[in-house]
Amino acid sequence: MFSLDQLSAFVAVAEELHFGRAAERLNMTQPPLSRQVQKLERAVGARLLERDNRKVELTEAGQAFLTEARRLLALVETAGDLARRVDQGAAGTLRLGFTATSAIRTLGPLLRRLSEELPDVDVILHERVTPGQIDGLLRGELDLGLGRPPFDSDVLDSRIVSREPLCAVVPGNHRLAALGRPLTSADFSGEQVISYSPTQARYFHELTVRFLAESHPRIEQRVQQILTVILLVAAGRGVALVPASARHLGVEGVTYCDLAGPGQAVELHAIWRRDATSPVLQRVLTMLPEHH
Amino acid sequence: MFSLDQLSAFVAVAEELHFGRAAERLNMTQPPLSRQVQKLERAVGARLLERDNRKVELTEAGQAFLTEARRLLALVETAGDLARRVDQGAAGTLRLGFTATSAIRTLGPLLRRLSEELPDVDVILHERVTPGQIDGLLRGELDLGLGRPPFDSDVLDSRIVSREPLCAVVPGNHRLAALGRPLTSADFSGEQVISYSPTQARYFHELTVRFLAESHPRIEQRVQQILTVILLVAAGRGVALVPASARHLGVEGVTYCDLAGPGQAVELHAIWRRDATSPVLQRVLTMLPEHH
DNA sequence: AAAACATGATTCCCGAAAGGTATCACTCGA
DNA sequence: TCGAGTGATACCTTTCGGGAATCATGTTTT
Repeated sequence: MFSLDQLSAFVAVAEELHFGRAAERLNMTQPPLSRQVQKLERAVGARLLERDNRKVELTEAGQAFLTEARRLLALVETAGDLARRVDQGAAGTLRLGFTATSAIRTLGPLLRRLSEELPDVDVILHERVTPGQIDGLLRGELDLGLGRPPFDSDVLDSRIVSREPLCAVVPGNHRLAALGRPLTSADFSGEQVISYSPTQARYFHELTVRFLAESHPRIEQRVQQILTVILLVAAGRGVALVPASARHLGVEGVTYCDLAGPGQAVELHAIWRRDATSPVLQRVLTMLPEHH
Repeated sequence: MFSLDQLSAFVAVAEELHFGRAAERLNMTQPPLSRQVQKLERAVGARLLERDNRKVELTEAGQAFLTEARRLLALVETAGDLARRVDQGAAGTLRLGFTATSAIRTLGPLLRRLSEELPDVDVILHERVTPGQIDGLLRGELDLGLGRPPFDSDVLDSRIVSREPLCAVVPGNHRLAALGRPLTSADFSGEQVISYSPTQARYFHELTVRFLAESHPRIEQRVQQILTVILLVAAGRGVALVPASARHLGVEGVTYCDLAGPGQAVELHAIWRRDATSPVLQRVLTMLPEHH
């Protein structure tokens, strides 16, 4: 089999049609260049250059081989580049889990930054509730999740990506909508409150329960998705607590009210396996917005 | 820059996921193999294999690089093959000149054989009268011609490809058509004879003149192409001499008559430059039908 | 016609690089 | 704790590639 140096030698001679000049271009002297070309011809099994003491020209086989040689050398360049880019996380695949809520304000900008800064990274999106993301991460189906606590911090590492206040959402014609001031826990006494699944949306479930702990609302509905909650509110089935970014969902017929007291922060975490090695993941982690 | 040997080494290890077995497959021992892989990684600038004392596995960069490496090695194989095939004339381009007449019986079978036996040879066809072919051969525009004598045998080499009798073509209602016997030169006395251009179809011109030397026909029309001649005959403009294969042209309203006496042979020659080096040409020449 | 020149091939030498043997360092299972 | 298995390292030998000088041959110049 021939070597890449022999290919470069041949290409140089084929382009210069002169051994001396080709040798100069290759920063070597003419004799070893002649030998390399001879070796290449022996390896290929065909005469590639017709040469006498006066001129050098390509044979037909040489013409055909020159094309292939150029392609090969080009591929050599790009092969290394590709591997380096993958190594540095600038190319590859990121399987990203996200909750419907995280998509409202966080996912869009993140995807935009990714496609700008790492255009060769393919992002595969999986919409899942947080437990589903954790499951996916542990099974190796996901590289990164955007979800809510809690999660096992022995195996999973995480970082807060966004933090926003909790707010109340009430029907547009509801008495709470008319108060015009931040709502307290007591305001919810006797209200029909729509809350969250303790298993599939545990985080919002606990936030809701904690905020309303001192009042005595009636909690009947327990759903998983923020959007479902708001649609139920719009349908007059009760009131609910949602993250502030839900205002941007654009559901008609509901009013959003601030909550009084120390801000109940809703945190969104980026979550990944502590032992993950994916270069793309490492690279993306450096791009995540920092909150505290 | 890395070497092809290093690529092969990497591919072997990546496939075996075991240095020892990979080394065995490459007919070498494990230590130099380890070194080659290390060198490759340094050359590429990325870790390609994650290895400890217990297992070997591909990194993401290694996965990407493996694909490129395989493609590269495949190209190495095909590049050599291609050059060899071109060298042996099994691939490449043949610029083939031919006369309209040669197309009747010779060109078709030749092209069929070429596409069967040398499917990677592209044949570019140029229909030209013989002097045009000779010109093309000398200018380097053609590799091979199918034409008639004479031509300069110092520069051009040739071989007879087909030999066929001359015959007469007469209008279907002509008195000569009714004779029912081979025609002699004398039969043409007083006939209007259509002949050929002394420059552009010199061969047929001379054949006609020679055959009719002893009679006294009237020769007025002088054309280049056999088909034109026959169409003129069909139109009643006279009689003419054509090669026997012209019967297969399927022109209506004419009758073909054998000629008496020693067969006037019409020869078709393959013609090429004596100094031609094209491997395709050399290969095609070995495939040409042999006549004498 | 002879001499000078140009060009690729050949020869010989040296140093760099590759392969082999022996051994080390480390992990895992008995 | 020890032995088996695995990749890395050290050291030696061999091979291979590059450089200087020279050759062979054909072209140009004088």
